[in-house]
Amino acid sequence: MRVNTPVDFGLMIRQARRARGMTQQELARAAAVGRQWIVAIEAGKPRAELGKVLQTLAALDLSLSIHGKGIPEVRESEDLIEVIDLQAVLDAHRRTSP
Amino acid sequence: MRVNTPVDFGLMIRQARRARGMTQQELARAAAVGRQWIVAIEAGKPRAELGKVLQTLAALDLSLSIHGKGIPEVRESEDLIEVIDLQAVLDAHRRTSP
DNA sequence: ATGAATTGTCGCCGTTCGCCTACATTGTGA
DNA sequence: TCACAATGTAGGCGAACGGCGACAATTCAT
Repeated sequence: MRVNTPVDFGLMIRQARRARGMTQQELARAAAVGRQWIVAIEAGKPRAELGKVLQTLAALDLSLSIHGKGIPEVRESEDLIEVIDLQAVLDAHRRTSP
Repeated sequence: MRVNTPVDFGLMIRQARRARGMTQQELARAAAVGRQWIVAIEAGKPRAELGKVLQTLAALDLSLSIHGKGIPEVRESEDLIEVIDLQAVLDAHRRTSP
């Protein structure tokens, strides 16, 4: 769903929190913010700091996407899982600390 | 593209601004913020205020979407245009101020 | 209806914001 | 190379932030 205003963020956060059966207190702990801050953001506080908003979305397992001219659909490295050659790593380890 | 951190916001804003051939000063004016604020947000300032971030995205014609359990794909009222009965409005106007 | 849990509000306090002016640095075109 | 625009940085200022504790108000189950 599109979010254009701080109020939208508040509505989405509250909705997701309730969908997970969480209390404001629990969400606050999970997001490492004060409980009153949750109250404020759910009410649509426009001057809330960006970092805490993102922490809160992460605590709710929500993800944000940005769209528009000049923005690629996916990041080059997005959702990529590093491939590790375990055998080589183990070999190297045995060589350096036998 | 997914945005998880303030740094991501900075990168996206800078990229979109350049794609539009705008200067920081121009973007600052369009978003109604100070030029140094643009410098800061493009550098990934984590405590930037949410409202100004959204203003800036709007000034760049960028849109944000939120996804996750408990969040509907689209808002019920999203992108709906109010239908107005012009004839009725004009009739009422003529009746009250002939 | 009543008691507990949840949510909302208030004030205090140290910290940080964002704007401004001015200056340093980097980049760009002639 | 040189001048000028664009970008980054520093300090000062008033204002707002966010955490905390304490207290209302509301919601909810029994």
